[in-house]
Amino acid sequence: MDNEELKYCYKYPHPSVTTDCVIFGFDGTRLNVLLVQRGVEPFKCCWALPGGFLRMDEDAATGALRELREETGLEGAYIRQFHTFTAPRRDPRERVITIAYYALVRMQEVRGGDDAADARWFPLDDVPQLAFDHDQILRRAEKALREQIHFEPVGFELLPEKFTVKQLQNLYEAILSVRFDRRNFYNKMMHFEILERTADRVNPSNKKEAFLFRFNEEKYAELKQKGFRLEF
Amino acid sequence: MDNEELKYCYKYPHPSVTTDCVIFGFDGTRLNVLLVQRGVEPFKCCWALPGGFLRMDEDAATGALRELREETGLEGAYIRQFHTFTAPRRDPRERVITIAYYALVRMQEVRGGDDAADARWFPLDDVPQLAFDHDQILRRAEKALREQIHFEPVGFELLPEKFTVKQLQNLYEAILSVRFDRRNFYNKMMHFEILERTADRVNPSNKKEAFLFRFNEEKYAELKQKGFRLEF
DNA sequence: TCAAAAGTGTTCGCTATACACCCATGG
DNA sequence: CCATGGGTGTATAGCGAACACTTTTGA
Repeated sequence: MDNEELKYCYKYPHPSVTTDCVIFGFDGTRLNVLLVQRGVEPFKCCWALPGGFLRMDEDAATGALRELREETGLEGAYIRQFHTFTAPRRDPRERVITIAYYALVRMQEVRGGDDAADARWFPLDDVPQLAFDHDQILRRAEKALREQIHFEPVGFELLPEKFTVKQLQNLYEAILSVRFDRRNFYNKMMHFEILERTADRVNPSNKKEAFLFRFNEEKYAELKQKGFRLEF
Repeated sequence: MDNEELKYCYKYPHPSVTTDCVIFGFDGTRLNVLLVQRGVEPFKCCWALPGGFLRMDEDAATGALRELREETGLEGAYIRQFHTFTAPRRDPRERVITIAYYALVRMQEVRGGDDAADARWFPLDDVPQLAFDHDQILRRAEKALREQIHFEPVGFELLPEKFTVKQLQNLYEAILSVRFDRRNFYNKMMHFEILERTADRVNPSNKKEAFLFRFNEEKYAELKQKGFRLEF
């Protein structure tokens, strides 16, 4: 390395700081995660979470959103910081601290997610070997999402604007790894009154047409005010 | 500053990384937090959360435990990472990233917590002005603790080994800012069977003697296995 | 006309809540 | 003997899990 280039000097050693992003998407049945293939050593050609170094003038959330935009073309997606990874030797080159976020995006709106050579969606139960400690980061992101969904209706970030109750149920089942009775789930959602029925219908399989619903944020905010919690 | 001392050089600027610790204690009625008075500028004499720079050979949890030990003398207390603070100008001197933990300790066991000149317990609703963005860190720690207590029986870390049901109720009420019916809380706890009654009794006020209980971890682990969750 | 999926309603058991009651203790 | 707080029991309402029934559509 060229010594001329090492112009940032400190009295004590400083770690590098990166933001990595676990980007979740939902295909109607399963949860997916967007991975990129590394082009350089170490772990060259290995799949990894998108991420990069934090710039000195941006906070971590801004950095995560920047990474997300670069990878998916999406602006202002829902992101949430869930853990910071600090094991001293997690990167073989140097000490790296990684502030990890997860992002909830609509797969349909992601550009280049499946045609770009270096980025691909993987179902959560079929993820390849990952670089560094990214498998741990991914598992922890799943756990954090599972816990968050007990307090906030984040699932809607993963669905298109209009969706069927069946799709919503599939999503909750995928995140929580449980099964609900179709009719009880339907009734419960109707009872909450946080879904707004649109005039549109859709025919997902070739059977009876299903109504499309929209998430009613105002109604939810109102209920939340009164101490309501979305439980599962 | 002496240039000779600046021997750690990098191609790109690196932030400093610290771990700060929100140390919670419970006095039987209210939640308290342990603060230290700063001896140096900036914010000299201001109260602040204990913390310090992360060493290059330790991970963040180890660093937080080290800070905790230095401040309270406690070994192996319960700690949990809850957020990393990254605003570019949160420290006026240089860019500092702070990985924040909260710790749950028994106030009785803390050495130097109230006689040391530079460290003191403050009730959560009577905290003085804090240095840097430590008020935000504190508020966020409270929120994280509130949410965690829905999933794990962390409250017991704050109580002495033996405690009355009344004390346990006070703790839950303090953390969640709610009121429970005394008798329902008692029945519910007895029904869970995660409290083990000891032979000892105590006379907190000068009225009837109350049984002392102990948290039964085995029983809890067993119930948790079966999908049980401690709800409030 | 049959299978599959959507939408609606009903029953039953559990649990959270509200609250009554007795006991022990100190003043 | 009375006020205060601890320990136990009970009734009721509401919610969740299980499940029956009807409707719509494509093959």
